[in-house]
Amino acid sequence: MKIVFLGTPKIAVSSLRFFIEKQDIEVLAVITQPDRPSGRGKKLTPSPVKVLAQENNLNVYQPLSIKKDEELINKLKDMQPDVFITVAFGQILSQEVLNIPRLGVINLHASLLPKYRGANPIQWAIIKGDKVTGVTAMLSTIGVDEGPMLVKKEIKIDENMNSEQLAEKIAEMGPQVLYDSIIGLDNKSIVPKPQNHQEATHSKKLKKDDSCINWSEDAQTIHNKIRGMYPWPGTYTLMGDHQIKIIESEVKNEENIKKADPGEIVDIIKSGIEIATGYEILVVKQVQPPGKKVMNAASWCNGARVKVGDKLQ
RNA sequence: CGCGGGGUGGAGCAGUCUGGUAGCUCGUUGGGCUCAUAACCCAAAGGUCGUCAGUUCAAAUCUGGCCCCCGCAA
Repeated sequence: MKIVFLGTPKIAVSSLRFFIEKQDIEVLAVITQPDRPSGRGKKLTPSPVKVLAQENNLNVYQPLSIKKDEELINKLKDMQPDVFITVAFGQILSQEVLNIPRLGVINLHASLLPKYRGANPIQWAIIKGDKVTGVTAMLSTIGVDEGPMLVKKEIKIDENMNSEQLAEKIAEMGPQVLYDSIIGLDNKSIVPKPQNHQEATHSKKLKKDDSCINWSEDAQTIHNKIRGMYPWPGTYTLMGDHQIKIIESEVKNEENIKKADPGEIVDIIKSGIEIATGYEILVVKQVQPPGKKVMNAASWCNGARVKVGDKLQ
């Protein structure tokens, strides 16, 4: 089976590694986003997928837009691939590209389609407070995430799980789901099943603008936001002029008896600081002030002279 | 050369401008109080101030080099 792998971020790496190691799969080429300036000092940084591909001496292509890169499209046609695999590639394919491989393009999407089509499906599942999400392997069509489904697999979301942890689990189960769909599609044991478009939901790309905590929401909603947006774009609250990143939290199922205002610190204990919200108490366990490392919330209070009764905005 | 913060007992910080006794909030250990405690009271231990060199009678503090950590932005 000859494949071309299209992917960019870390979550795609485990799938590429799986295919490289799998004997009956041959990776003809890897396509990923161009290197981008990133990090301190705006150094040009290759994508995680590119790094792995180069370590294994694979052909790497980094088109600005794969739709418009005639030369690359012709090369791909010449390779006569059986199938394309896309995992968080980050570019939209054209019909011409979709037509290149014999079996079509299989995309791995980190949600139970048709739920959370679009960007950041893992994060949104947590932010919305879902107890279960999953991955779906589907045949790509022109409409984004609208194609017929091949294999779907569920995964439980634990109470305090954050997006990083969930993404890791999803990255682990991705390869097998993809492999099963390739084989199943090839030997026709799997019949592509159209999505129910009536039930489709669409998730927006998360932005930094969304990362400020609104303490008048209820504790559970805030907690879901904190763990869903970790590690990116993260959430923060204001203490005076300082943006304090919130790393980890926990809901305390206890009503706000003292009738403290939302954002007010009602208690400081070893495991964290208890903060009043619109409903119930949120325990913030780990924070990160600007320029500092992640630290226990209680430690932060010690050093920054934060006291019970202080208010976060 | 994108902008910026930081490295001080186990943790988080102050002290650095204006050199001269190692400070604060916790934690730890011992003792006390208590029916009891993660609460309270008393006491103790624990630091070559990131590193190398320079200036000085004297450097956490001033000067120069190096190492390491992090926030913003992308």
